[in-house]
Amino acid sequence: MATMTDVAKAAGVSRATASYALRGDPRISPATANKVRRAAASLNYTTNLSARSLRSGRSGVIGVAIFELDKPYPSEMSAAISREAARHGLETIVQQTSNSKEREISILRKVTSQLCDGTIFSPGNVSPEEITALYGGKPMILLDDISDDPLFDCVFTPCEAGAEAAIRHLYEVGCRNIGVLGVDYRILLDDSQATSVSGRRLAGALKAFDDLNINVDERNFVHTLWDMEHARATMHRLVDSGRMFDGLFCLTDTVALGALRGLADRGVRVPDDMAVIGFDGINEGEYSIPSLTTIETDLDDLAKKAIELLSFRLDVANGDVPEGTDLSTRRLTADFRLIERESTRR
Amino acid sequence: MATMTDVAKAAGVSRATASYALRGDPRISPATANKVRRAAASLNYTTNLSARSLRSGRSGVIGVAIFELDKPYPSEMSAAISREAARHGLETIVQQTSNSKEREISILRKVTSQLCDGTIFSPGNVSPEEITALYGGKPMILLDDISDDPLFDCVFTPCEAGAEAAIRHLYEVGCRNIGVLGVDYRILLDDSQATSVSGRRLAGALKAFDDLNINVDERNFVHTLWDMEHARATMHRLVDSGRMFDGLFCLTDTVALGALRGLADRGVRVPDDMAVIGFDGINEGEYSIPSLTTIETDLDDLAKKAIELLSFRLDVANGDVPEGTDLSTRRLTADFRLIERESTRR
DNA sequence: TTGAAAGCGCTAACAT
DNA sequence: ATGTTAGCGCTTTCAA
Repeated sequence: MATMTDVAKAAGVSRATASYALRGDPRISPATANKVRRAAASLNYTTNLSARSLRSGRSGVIGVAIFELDKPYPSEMSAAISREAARHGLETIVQQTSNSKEREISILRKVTSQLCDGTIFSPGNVSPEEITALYGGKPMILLDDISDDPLFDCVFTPCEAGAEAAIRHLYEVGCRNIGVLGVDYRILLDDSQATSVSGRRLAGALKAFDDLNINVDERNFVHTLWDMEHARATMHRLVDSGRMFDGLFCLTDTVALGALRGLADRGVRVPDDMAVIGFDGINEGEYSIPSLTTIETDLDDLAKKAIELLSFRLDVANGDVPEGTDLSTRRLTADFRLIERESTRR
Repeated sequence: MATMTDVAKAAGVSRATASYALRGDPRISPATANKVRRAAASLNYTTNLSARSLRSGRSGVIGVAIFELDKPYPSEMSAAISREAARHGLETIVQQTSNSKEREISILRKVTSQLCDGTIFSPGNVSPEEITALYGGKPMILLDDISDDPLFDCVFTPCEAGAEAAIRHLYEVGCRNIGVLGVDYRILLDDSQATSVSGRRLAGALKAFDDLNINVDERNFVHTLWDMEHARATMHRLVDSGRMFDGLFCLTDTVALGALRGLADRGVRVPDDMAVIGFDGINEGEYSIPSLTTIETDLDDLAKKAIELLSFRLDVANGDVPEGTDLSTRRLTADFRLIERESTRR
């Protein structure tokens, strides 16, 4: 592998000049710059990222750390962030935390805070306070931070407004006995859960019930883990117990797809017997039978906002920001839209 | 951030001793090693990966580069590799090539060959010869390399055997007029495509047709892009054109799920009118309506084989391998199994 | 068993 | 406009 020294030698200039030239520093004359670029190209030169990063503290790489790579929503989100970062000239590396605190810590300490100029992190088991001890002072953007003390910039999914829209939609298509699947009603009693994704989606749903004068009690809220298998089994139990709703708001699309399958297993027709709406907008929902009405989180918007926040912090870290710029943490919320499909069409 | 120097100072030893101690070198006395470890812990010390990597050429991080992060199959595969790597004490970073040659090159040059000790790469548009020029001499394992000249170790998906099993299964459930969806029959004419994933799945299907004495011609092979949208539209056109099969082998599960939806749109009942089988074994296939019979690639086995090959090359690079070990490139094939579900149950 | 010292490849302050 | 030089944090000979 050719080094900067090789390039400098081939171009007949000093290492410093070669370095400046390759990074487009205006101090280098166009003629020299060209000479250097040609030399670099002919030697198939690439800057050694470790060396650059060690010396300058910058690598041009950002990290994304999410729960699971093999679930539709987080993987679509990572892909969107990765695309948006590329538009800003940033390489993205993705890691899965596997929902384990140990893995989160390991990723934060070993990779993210070391190789990456900044990180977009979906915290699961690690508190912002703990992150502070691990992140090495590098820019960090949180996804759906649940702490109320904003230590880091954060992008939120549109939980409240989205959940509210979901319930309203079910109401508009005629549902009056609406169930909510995927949340334990008791989290309302736990303050620390109130700002979690479940908590905020539940809050949005409750607000809609209230506005629409629909009476609900804990029996309208059915707990299940957020995967297809549990959602399916939960619907089996629900139907077998004789409890029925005419509309069902599932806290995620994955839950909704599992529920659809569980209802089909028991001969409950969707949307005729029960209208079903999900949340997230994963690709699969468009092709399920019936296709899934959902609250789609605008992942391109979410990615844009996350990268915008991160870019700003990167600029701050590089000193590329005018004196007196407001540096206080910011919290943005991604857009959403209701996508009406067959599962609520009636 | 605490450095090695800080740790050494706090422990009252030299930097070298501290370095040895932290990496468990037996030359350091247990007492000293303990002292150093305590100092490191209290300072919340982490080795600087850039520095380690620059000096020793090793980082403990491996790279995975795949087509798309937001498609079920590649993302499940990345997750499996990531899990398996963790079992070997390796951190994994994942990047998406977005099926673009430019991105593949950029990833290989900028990140993978720099930060990573080795790479597991699913090549799309870049030839093994081109990889050679880019990969910086670091260990590289290919996934489904299509070149016949094995420059790199490779793990294959079980295309031929899997496709053969798929056709046989359709035959066993009574299908005699079997279509294959997702492959252009003309690729048989193009030698360079013969060893591609499509080419090998097609070859397996043809072998089964031959063994079973089923006559097929080009009309049995229907081309479509490998996504749900195109598969669905293709099925619409097929049904509308009056062409029908009693069994359909879809080259991927994504294609199969799109086909299922397209058939439902046209009132074709699965499995009664047409039995459908996919290939890959993505999670969604278990919950679709009807659930999808498929040839499941054993991703844990694939991951195990890929990491095994990579670990071996890593050991070779570190000189941890006895004199005279066979260093020739190896090519392994992942296991598969037939999962019978509703889409062929009749 | 431990320490001193060199240097991986690069960037940036300083000098020319 | 270009060159000289120091040093980022670590590992690894070599010497003690």
